[in-house]
Amino acid sequence: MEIPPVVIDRLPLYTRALSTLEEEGRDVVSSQELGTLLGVTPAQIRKDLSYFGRFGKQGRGYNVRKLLDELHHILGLDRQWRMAVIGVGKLGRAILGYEGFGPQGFRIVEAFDADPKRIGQRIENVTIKGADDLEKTLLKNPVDVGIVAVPAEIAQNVIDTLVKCGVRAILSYAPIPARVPPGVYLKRIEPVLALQSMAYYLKNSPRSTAAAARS
Amino acid sequence: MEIPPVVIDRLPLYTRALSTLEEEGRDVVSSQELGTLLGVTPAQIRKDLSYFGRFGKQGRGYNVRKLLDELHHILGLDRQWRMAVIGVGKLGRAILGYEGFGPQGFRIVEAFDADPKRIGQRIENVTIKGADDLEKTLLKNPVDVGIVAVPAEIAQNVIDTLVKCGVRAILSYAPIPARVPPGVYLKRIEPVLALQSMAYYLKNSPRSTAAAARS
DNA sequence: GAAGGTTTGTATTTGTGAGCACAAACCCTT
DNA sequence: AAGGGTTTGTGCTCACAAATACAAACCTTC
Repeated sequence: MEIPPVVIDRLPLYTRALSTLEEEGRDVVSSQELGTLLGVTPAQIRKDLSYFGRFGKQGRGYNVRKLLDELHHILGLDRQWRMAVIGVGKLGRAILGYEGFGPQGFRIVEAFDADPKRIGQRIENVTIKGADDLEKTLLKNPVDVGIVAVPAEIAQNVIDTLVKCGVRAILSYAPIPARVPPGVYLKRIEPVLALQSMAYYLKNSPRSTAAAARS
Repeated sequence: MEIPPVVIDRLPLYTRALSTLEEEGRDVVSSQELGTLLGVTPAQIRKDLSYFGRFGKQGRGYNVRKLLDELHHILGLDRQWRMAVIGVGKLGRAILGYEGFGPQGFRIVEAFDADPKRIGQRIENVTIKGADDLEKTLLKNPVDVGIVAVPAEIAQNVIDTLVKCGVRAILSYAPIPARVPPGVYLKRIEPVLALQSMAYYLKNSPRSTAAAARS
């Protein structure tokens, strides 16, 4: 059975809400409540989950702990993922310093930059290596995810190199519509595009129109 | 006529590709070529554009300069947008230092933080003000966009305040499913969710399956 | 242990966006 | 001036995801 990508994209949302509920000590939650929490219809949640099995109990709801474990297993969040950052400018450094990755099992273990002045520097327990060492290093010590934080002009080049080194998941902060071969997964972080599409609504809604932008 | 949000989300992609083409000195481009450049079908592009008018010439294509101007006008990119950053930690500073906003007409004119040690500091030509001054400042000098870079726990609070101050577009970097009233537009930047959904594919594709993740 | 009140899982309907295909329009060459 | 070769704009079809609705299952209370 083939699972729609939109469904996969929603699962992490569910895990996050469930984590919060667990910290609050909640044992059970209904699709109704989870839906209100996330701004999603209860049916949507039930249908998404039903792709993977039957995790709830009628008349009761879902066991928070159990469903969280199931989702972690389904998404592959029950292990550590190794990541490399390419480009250690302002953005790259912010990524290296971000505390949100580690607790979710995503660890940055390598960092690369082309600027000789940066090579050898140690930031957040990672030593910056030269761009020349990228291939050699990744072929010897593979990573699961590449984080691209280089200027647009060289981003496609870097991505191609990563793919050549067997990296199958790429998170790109570069403002280009990069292409990757089938079997390689690419997600883009594009704040400028987000702003530009919101500008449309700012411009065209007369200060109080009932219409919600997708988030 | 109501235009689908997905269409609005694609328009900025088109403008970016057109900008590149213009810099290269290109006069005319076909939907075919634009599509190959962006990884979108030509029909998609033509249909999207047709929501707003008829900008092309049969047998020839689109005039790059003219289409770019039209899209800029449609999206509201032919003016300056004022933005405020809330939260000036590592992430907030990276946002303040990002050079990608300015050239697109998005200017950061205010920055706020709750930490007394940061208040008064001047970063990238913006003086950091205290969280207490947020409401007063924004009510006197409104901004168009609020950029939320505060910890998850207080993010909803900050967003509510922004809304109260009349901010109608919010770019949130906080990892929470924030809710906003109708007429307010919210986009979230969520690198962790992106990683988590890619983890699913990493785990479930046997190193070379022909399937592409949405980007 | 029966009854009432929930909530799940899913079959079915509904709505919407993407792809297809073609007529109309345009350019260029001869 | 005519014809061949492109490319646009759009009606139509198809596919798919979201919402609806309901039977089956479960808990709790009396």
